[in-house]
Amino acid sequence: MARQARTPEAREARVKAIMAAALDQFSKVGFEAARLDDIAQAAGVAKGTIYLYFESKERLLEGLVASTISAPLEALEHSVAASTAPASELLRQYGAFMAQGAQNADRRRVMHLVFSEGARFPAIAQFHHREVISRGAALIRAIIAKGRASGEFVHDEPERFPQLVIAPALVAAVWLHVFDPIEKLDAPALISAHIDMLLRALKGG
Amino acid sequence: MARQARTPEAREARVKAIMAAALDQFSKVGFEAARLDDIAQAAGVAKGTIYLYFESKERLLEGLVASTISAPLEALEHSVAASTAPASELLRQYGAFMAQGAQNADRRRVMHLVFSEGARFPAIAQFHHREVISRGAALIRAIIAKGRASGEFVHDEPERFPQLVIAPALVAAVWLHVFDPIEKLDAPALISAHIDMLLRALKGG
DNA sequence: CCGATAGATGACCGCGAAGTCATTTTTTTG
DNA sequence: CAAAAAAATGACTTCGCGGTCATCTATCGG
Repeated sequence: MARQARTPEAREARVKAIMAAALDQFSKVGFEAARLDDIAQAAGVAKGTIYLYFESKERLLEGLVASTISAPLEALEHSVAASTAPASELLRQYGAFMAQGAQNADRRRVMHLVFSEGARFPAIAQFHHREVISRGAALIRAIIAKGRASGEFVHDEPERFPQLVIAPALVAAVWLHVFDPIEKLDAPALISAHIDMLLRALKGG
Repeated sequence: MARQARTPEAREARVKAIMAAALDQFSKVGFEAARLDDIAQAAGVAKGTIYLYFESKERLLEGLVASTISAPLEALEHSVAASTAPASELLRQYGAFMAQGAQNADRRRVMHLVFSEGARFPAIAQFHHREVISRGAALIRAIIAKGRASGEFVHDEPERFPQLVIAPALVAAVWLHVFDPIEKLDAPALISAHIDMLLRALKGG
């Protein structure tokens, strides 16, 4: 078998290949049922090689979730902090962000993994909560607060429950994994309709 | 060990005990990681006994999900069909139904099981879709259509996407399983706030 | 060009769990 | 009450997978 040069880039590429193959398998059959042999084969390495980079199957799962750094979320945070646009526009941007997430199979798969296995692996639940959920919630609260300060919004439910804003994105992630063969779902249209209702509800008397 | 009399009731009680223990384990550690020995012990039977009632671990999962007949949903269907109350009142009833579901650990656990394992076990995804999701969706569509016919509601997003109504209930089920140790969630308050927003959004100009 | 070192490999080991079945216990029946 | 039938048991078998490590290969320093 042809071997790679041992540059740092090759090392990184190998780690990425392993994590990509692992996400594939974990997502397809679940963490427990996934076999390291299959992951190794899909990544184009021997099983032993995985253990040069990850000390156990569980750490592979954790590393995989932790490597999903939410660059798009960070971009949105900066955009919102810098923007002078009305809050309703910022909320639409947030909707677009969620719609993009719903279209991205890898992001959906990581979300679904966290929801499926998070109770058993506190490390991934905590990481996801800290890096994704709490940041998303803070962003939502900031947008709603801004809209209320400017008089654009007259209600505040999502400030108390930011989950009300992201709920349809979670539904989309679950639905596309579990029920899509039975009934298709147009996730961006779902999220768009949700944002429309949200804006009316926040403005409405 | 004391043995049970072999009446039909005892047989049924035994099946129920097995399924209850199985739900407990499946929900706690996941289907793959759950051990039949533990389920048997928790149910107070020997492992072999499980195979007198279920032909495999997988069939036990399927039987368990299928046995969760949604009596409350049926009651709500009848209530809505018979009621002359305004649509907004029916939607509040639907919210109360979801809040009850969110408070019931067994219903939450079955939902979470379906969302976690449904992709791997089409039988449970199909059953849940047919018996719970499609019926819930039909109910939502009927309520919205009634409200629009009477002029109470002037918007129709949930008729196209009934998921917009149930999304927070799904969020609550997932949250209570995965993130509750990290951040508590008052599920009934979440759902109540959601229904408030929903009604404003449906009525609002 | 040749050790030496770090990286990669995959055959192998041990364990643990799904599923089986000979045996034991309980119930039924004549 | 005895014998036959049915139900329940749990020790045992089988097998698949996580994890290990002796061996092999590629790179590099001198």
